[in-house]
Amino acid sequence: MWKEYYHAPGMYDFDYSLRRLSMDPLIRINSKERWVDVPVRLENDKVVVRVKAEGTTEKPVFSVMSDHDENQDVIFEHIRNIFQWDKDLDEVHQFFQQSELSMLFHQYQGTPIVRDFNLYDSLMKVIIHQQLNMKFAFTLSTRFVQKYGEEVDGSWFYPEPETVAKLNYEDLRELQFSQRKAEYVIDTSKKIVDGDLDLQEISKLPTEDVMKRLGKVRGIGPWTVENWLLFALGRDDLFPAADIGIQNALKKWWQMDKKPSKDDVEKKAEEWTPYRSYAALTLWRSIED
DNA sequence: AACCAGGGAAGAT
DNA sequence: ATCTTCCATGGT
Repeated sequence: MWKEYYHAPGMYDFDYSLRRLSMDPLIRINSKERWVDVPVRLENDKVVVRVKAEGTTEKPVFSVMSDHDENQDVIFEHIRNIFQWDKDLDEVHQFFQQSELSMLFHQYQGTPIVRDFNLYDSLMKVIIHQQLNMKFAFTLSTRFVQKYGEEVDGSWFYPEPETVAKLNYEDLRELQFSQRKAEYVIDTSKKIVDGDLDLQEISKLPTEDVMKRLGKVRGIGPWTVENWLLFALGRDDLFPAADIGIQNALKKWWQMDKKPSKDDVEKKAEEWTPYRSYAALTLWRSIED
């Protein structure tokens, strides 16, 4: 058993992150005690790591705890990466002070990008969530993981690509996947297993190249790549302009009676470069109440 | 009951 | 290249 503490350089609203993570029933969280259990894959092991808030948004301190004594440094690095504790969110806040979103950023200070726990898991989740309302989307991803994934110490690990690649479309249709969605999930997993799609390698490419490369895969369009770039890789400058949630948020703040077009949204978002991801997150957050 | 949902492929211009 | 239609399924 070990425990390690870490201080973030700027504001960091961990409690908000927990609220956001709690939308996913697969993630084990205790908002009152302010911790989340993160499933971590090691070479030959699956371990669960508890990440807990010990400070405040203004003076953020976190603890990372695990009873798995090997690879402590690797695990800690991984967690620090997922939560992006090194990112100075005060700089982001500063940037948006001269923008149209200054009020929102004042209201929602220290909103971090918390990355999904694994590149492949994230891609599967984003594909499954395409075009579905959030409630049913999480119902589907939960069924998928609880049927084909693995539970370790009360936390769920997504299935391995090898497991999914072997499934028949009917296996997922039983879980109420549409035929298309079943094809996208299984066929993409097959490509990964066959070595035709290397997410680790793609994750190192510049954003535009990731768009081109991943966008070629059947079932993966612009929205899916953008979300993967934002949530799996945690990149700073993504703005899913076609996303319904973003459009609804802007409709509200601009007091329009119709949702703004993708083009209008994209144009406005240029002002928020190079931190468009934080604009997107804060806009989502602003309509999550 | 109709319309929507944190889309995307396939077909038609 | 860009626009339109169809795909599916639960939620409100």
